[in-house]
Formats: sequence, C-alpha cells, structure tokens
Amino acid sequence: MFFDPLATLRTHRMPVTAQRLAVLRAVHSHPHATAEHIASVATQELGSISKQSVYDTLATMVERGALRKIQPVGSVALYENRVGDNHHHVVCRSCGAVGDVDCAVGYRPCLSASHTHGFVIDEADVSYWGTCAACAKDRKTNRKITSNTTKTNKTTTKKRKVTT
Amino acid sequence: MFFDPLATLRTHRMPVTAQRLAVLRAVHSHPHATAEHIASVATQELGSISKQSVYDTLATMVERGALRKIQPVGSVALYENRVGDNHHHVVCRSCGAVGDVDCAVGYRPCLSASHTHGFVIDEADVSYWGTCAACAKDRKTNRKITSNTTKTNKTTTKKRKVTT
DNA sequence: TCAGAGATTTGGACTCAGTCCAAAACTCTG
DNA sequence: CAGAGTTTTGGACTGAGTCCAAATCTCTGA
Repeated sequence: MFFDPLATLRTHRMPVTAQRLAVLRAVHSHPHATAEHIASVATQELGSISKQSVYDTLATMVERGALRKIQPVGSVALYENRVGDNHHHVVCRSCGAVGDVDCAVGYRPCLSASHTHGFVIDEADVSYWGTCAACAKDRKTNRKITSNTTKTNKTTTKKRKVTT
Repeated sequence: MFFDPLATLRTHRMPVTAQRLAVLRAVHSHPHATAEHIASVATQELGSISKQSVYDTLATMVERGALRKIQPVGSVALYENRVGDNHHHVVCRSCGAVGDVDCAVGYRPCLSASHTHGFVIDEADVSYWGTCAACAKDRKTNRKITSNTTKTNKTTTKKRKVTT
C-alpha cells in the first residue's frame, strides 16, 4: 500500500507544511517509533524541527484518526500509521519489541460486553505479551514464561528493537 | 473476598514492614489508583513514607504477581490487587475513569494467535474505550463517539474519577 | 498574483512520573 | 539476641510531554 503524506494532510483538511510531511514520512518508515525517534528522523530530513511541532502533528493526526498511538505498560508512547484495520500488538517482555498482529477473532473482537458499569464501549484495544524470537533464543533454559519474568520496566528503555 | 496484606507478604516471602502493609492496604481500598495517590493514602496512615518505598513495593508486588499494573494510553500507571482472574478494563475517553470488565469470552480471550512474528504469546491484555455514564449524560448532543472526541490526553490529568 | 486571516512553528521554561544512589534503619534467621 | 541481608530514606536526577507568546507560514478570496 502506497503511503502519501500529502494526501493524508489534504484528506484531513490540514495545512500542508514541511514539518508535517516529514513527521508523517518518519512514522511511515518507522512503525512503532517513539516521538523522540520520529523527531530525530524528521530533523535529519529537514535540518531542524521543534519538539513541539512533532508532538503537535502526532497528536493532531491521532485525533483525526490518521495515526494511532499505542502505549504498552512500561513503555513510552509509540505511533503507527496503520489505522482502521483493527489490528493488535504483541510486545516482548524482555526487550520491548513490538509487532503487529492481525485480529484473529474478526472485526471488532471482544466487543461483546458493550454496556458495563454504565460505560458505552466503542473500541477494544488488545495487547499481547510474550517473548520475541530473538529473546526466546537467548534463554532456552527456562522455557516457561511466568509473570516474574517481567523485568520489562527496566529493560524497556535500554534497547528497543522495532520490528515490522 | 477478604484481603490480608500480611498474608500476601508472607505468601510471597517478603519481609513484613509497615510501609509495605500500608501500600497494600491503600491499593486494596483504592482500586485503579495512581502511585502518587497510593503514596498519599499510605502517608496518611503512617505519617510518612518515601516515594521510593511506594514505587519499590508496587514494582516488587507486580513482579511477583500480587498486584497488577495497568496503563491506559495517555494515563499514568494504575495499580490494582485483583489478579489472576483475567479481567479487563474499560476507560472513559473524556474523564479517564476506569472500571473492571469481566472477561466476556471466557478464560484467556483472544489468545488464538499464539505464534506471530516469531513471538510466543502468553498473555492478552484488553482495554475497552468508551464513555462513562456521567460523561455520557453531560453531552447528550453528539451521541456518536468518534475518534476525534479523543481529547483524553488533556482532560485525563485534570480530573480522575476512579470507579470500582 | 497578492493581502489578510487564521493556523502552525518555534524555543525555552516548566511539570511531573519515575529512577538512581549510598547511608541509615529495619526484619528475619539461626 | 546478634549478624547478615534486605528495605527505607531523601535528595538529586532523568526524560517524556506540556505550556505559552511571539514569529512565521499556508491557504482562501478578490
């Protein structure tokens, strides 16, 4: 699927600026990237861009549904441009890598409980937790992943591998 | 179900301290509370407790599976002591209120896709998004909740109602 | 093509959740 | 009850994200 940042801006009735284009391109070429990472990619492209512009563009696009913001527990916010297909994410407990998972249940999964506690529910957001291939290989010893393997908080910030 | 913080510590082989007991009691009496809120409740009980002790206790308990840490997008981390029953959460887009939702699909929902991208998945974590009763009442005008109603980031920090 | 209105960008200060560290205090075992 | 080992303290620090007002830019309508 071809991604056209210009068209995206036009579609959402947003003034076209070099900053916005750069941010959108950065998100597209680096799925599941942090705001900081996106900023650095955009900076590389433009020479300079303010942090505020990056955050503003991302927030606006998320608001209009052109980007999606995800935030696994213990991680900072990540952005992606694959929207509207109701896919989910799988996160590696030990290195924080994120992968896409097509919805296994069909359109709008788990949306059965639509009136609980007086809440009107309109969206379900699923995160899968597990171990990525690389990390699984690193420790063949204890094969059963239990909850006390959750050293995620500490390691997450250290290295982040972003898979597509 | 009776909640015994002392037993919890004993079960997990952790030294019993007044600080830990206070933190556990605070989590129990305030489900879905922030670390800061828990700290203030514990402070009220003890006279004083360091921020570090609160974070440390929470992190340790999460690690050992005695507490659960959740973090809806745009919110800080919340803690709860209801673990092991695979329930999910529903979050109000406009005020950030959090409620519990019993798993509608049965034990371990949505866990069908268990080998994707080489990930070995062991847990699914579902967040529902919608509008709580109070907020729905506040704006009967536009009844359809679309994604551009997501002013969550701004309002979340402002007021947080914690429902049970 | 150009002017003006309105939206965007800038940058610097700021907030606030969460972490780090070493010394002091405590808990539990034997 | 003493000693080993763990926990707590508090203060400095980090880093993501926000706020604000001035300067700059985009797009519309003439």
